[in-house]
Amino acid sequence: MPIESLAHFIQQSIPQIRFSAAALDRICNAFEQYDLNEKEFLLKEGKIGGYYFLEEGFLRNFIYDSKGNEITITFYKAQRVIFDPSSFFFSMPSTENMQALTKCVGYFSTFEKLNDLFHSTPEFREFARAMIAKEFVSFKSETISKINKTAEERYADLMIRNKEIFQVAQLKQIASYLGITDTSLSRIRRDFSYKTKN
Amino acid sequence: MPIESLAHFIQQSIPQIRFSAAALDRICNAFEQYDLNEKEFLLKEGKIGGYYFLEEGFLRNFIYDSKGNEITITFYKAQRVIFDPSSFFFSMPSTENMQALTKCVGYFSTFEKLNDLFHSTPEFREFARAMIAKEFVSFKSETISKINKTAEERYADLMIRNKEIFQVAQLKQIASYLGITDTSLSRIRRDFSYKTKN
DNA sequence: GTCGTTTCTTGCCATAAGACAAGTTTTGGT
DNA sequence: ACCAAAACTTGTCTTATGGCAAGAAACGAC
Repeated sequence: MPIESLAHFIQQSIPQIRFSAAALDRICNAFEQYDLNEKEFLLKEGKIGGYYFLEEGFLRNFIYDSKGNEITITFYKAQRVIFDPSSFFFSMPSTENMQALTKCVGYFSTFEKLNDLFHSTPEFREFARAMIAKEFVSFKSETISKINKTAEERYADLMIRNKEIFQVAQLKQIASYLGITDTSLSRIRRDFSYKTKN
Repeated sequence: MPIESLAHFIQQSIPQIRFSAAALDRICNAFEQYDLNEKEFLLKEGKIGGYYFLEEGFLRNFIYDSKGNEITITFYKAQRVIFDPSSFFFSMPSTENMQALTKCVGYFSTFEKLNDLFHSTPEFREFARAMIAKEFVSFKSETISKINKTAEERYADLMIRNKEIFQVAQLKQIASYLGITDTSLSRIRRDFSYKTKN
């Protein structure tokens, strides 16, 4: 039997295409379940990354800068795929860390298995292409949307886009995502709540 | 006959796979030539973007920020593919402008044609996937490499990575790429040449 | 070759955000 | 429930970069 939530996610990502039950089955069978407790890693720097579907929970993707500080690159929430393209597609040791912010459950697969599907199953090709394109587009637009904005504007944007993150991530993790120090974020948050109050 | 430089570029991008002459031929036949004079546009905001191979020349990709300033997102030099993923893959009006910095020549194709190849030609699938993954990876690593760097460091990085750009792009175009004003870039360049001299 | 326009440089002052350090609050382990 | 460690807040001072404006240099059309 296919993994219901994964099958549903895949089908609903490209509604223009009707997946045959057989194709969905083949795709889901390439995946296995994983679960993580808070602070556990889905992927650690130096390892070869897989392809992950996050069914439930929150994760963050971070790297270390030249001074050894953790820099959050992206926050992930449920119902999406997660992969480090450089590591997954080119089998290179990842430079990224994917760490659970909360308990997480989902499904994962490997390049080998998915590459077979990519060549054998037209529906999966469409799905896979849609996913990488979507990831690329959203990373790009997130990056672009931060340009020429003050820290306060970037903070406000994140509040709108992903309020839940403030419940599950630490100040420092969010600050590094916004490109500021935790000190500055603390001040911004204070000034912001003054404004919002009255 | 296949377009030599394009065929060569495609083959050499994924040396692990030997392209059959027939496959290369089919791929190249999906492309047509374009050429641009300085300042002409390969793609304008609002249009649906294609898939472009840049054989010779320099281009830049820019958007307008909320105040109407041009912000350079990427500089392109010869021997690479160019596409706006959101527009090309999802047939959406592009939000980006691709403008020639010098005379340019290359080849272009459409989603329709390449999508057919994507499903019919395993070698092209590999190529197409490699290209989008590579673009994604390089955009991501460029973005990440700018984090926690001073404007001067970002300038120095660009000098190393793409010195030719300083010959073909304007100060303001480079400044917006570096995330600073043309005024600041002018000063950085001055201070930098002092340092380098002695 | 000249003139007007665009691009680049420089000076002066303003400001957003960082660095560092001292406090306060929250959290988690026993 | 208590204590230590971690997370967060706040104050003071510094600094990188921006804004604006004036001048210099380069470019392009005639």
